[in-house]
Amino acid sequence: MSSRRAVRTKSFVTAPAVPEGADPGRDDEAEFHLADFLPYRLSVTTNRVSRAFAARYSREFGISIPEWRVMAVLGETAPISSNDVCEATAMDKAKVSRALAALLHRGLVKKAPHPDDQRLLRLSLTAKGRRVYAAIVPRARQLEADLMAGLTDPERRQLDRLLDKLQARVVDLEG
Amino acid sequence: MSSRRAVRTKSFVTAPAVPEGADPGRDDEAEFHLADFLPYRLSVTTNRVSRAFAARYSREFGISIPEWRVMAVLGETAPISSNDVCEATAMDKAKVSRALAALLHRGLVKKAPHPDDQRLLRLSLTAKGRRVYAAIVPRARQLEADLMAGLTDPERRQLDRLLDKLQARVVDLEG
DNA sequence: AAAGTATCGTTTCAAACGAAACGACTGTCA
DNA sequence: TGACAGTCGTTTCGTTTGAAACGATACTTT
Repeated sequence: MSSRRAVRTKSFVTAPAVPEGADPGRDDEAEFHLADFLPYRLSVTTNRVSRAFAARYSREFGISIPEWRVMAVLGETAPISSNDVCEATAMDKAKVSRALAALLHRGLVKKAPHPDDQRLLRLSLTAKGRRVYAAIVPRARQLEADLMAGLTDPERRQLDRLLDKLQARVVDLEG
Repeated sequence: MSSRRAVRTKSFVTAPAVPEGADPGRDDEAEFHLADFLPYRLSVTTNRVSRAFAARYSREFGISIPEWRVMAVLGETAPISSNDVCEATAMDKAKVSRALAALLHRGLVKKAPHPDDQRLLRLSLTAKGRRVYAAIVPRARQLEADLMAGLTDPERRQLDRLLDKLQARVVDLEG
């Protein structure tokens, strides 16, 4: 349950076993190990997942993750406003605006003014966008399945639950 | 187990219940819900955690997360090279170099040339750096505890295990 | 109806990022 | 020894990021 770092690639061993400032006599405080620190582990794992997925989306569909997220929500529900997209994708409005600009440019998404409120957009996928969406969804599911391949079904449900709980806590922490 | 999004703040309801292109007759493919997509959920939760922690570190210690990571490993083990810091923090060398520049500037870290290999640095915390480190570590532990407050002990161990498994899978996926 | 306030989506700006180029140094091999 | 390839850490370059400013539209209050 202590040091998680087992592998040591090559690299000169410049370090003694004990930190400089440590006092070997008194061991009152347990040492801190970044490798066991949950926020760190969460961040490293997640960033690797994101990079791996981004690389696939980019290579196979020429699309970024923000763009994919926008298409995903427009595939679920349309037409909706940019603000709705923000909520559904957990991205800020600048990011959404930029993703939309790219998708509009590529003809995957169309926008129209909202008849009752000229501030709002009515965003939806084009026919072409729906075709691309139909191609990406199964691929995304496949990648997710690959990622989860090492987990049993109960483990997946558990992971889901744990993320929910963390999510709930962090909302508090933010405030 | 379906739609995770329960709250709907205000926002005009511009959307019909069913996507534009859907064919209500044939329901052969299950709909895709971004909110249930694990990579998405992982990313959103983790980014929130990171932002919350970054805000605390910044406010309370005037330090960024990359800087905190560097200090954390130098507090564990010193002196080590910049490359070793890269490995231990999972950051690329440019990021480490910039974090080090800031820490050196603030006098929290010192660097010396390695006697046997002039390419390497011997990095370690200064006395001041050790004092700051000693102050941050308990705070970081506290924040971690706050984050995990909703989880039981077995749940924490489980989360740890699940992250390990994901980590192992994604290393494959990257290659 | 005029003035003041709030919301929507875009754009601007400075900071942070990763990839790649780079100079400095080391090890290898002829 | 001298060329060559490899490694280390910094810097440069173009991109991406979020915060804030912005113009446009809608709502509220008098």
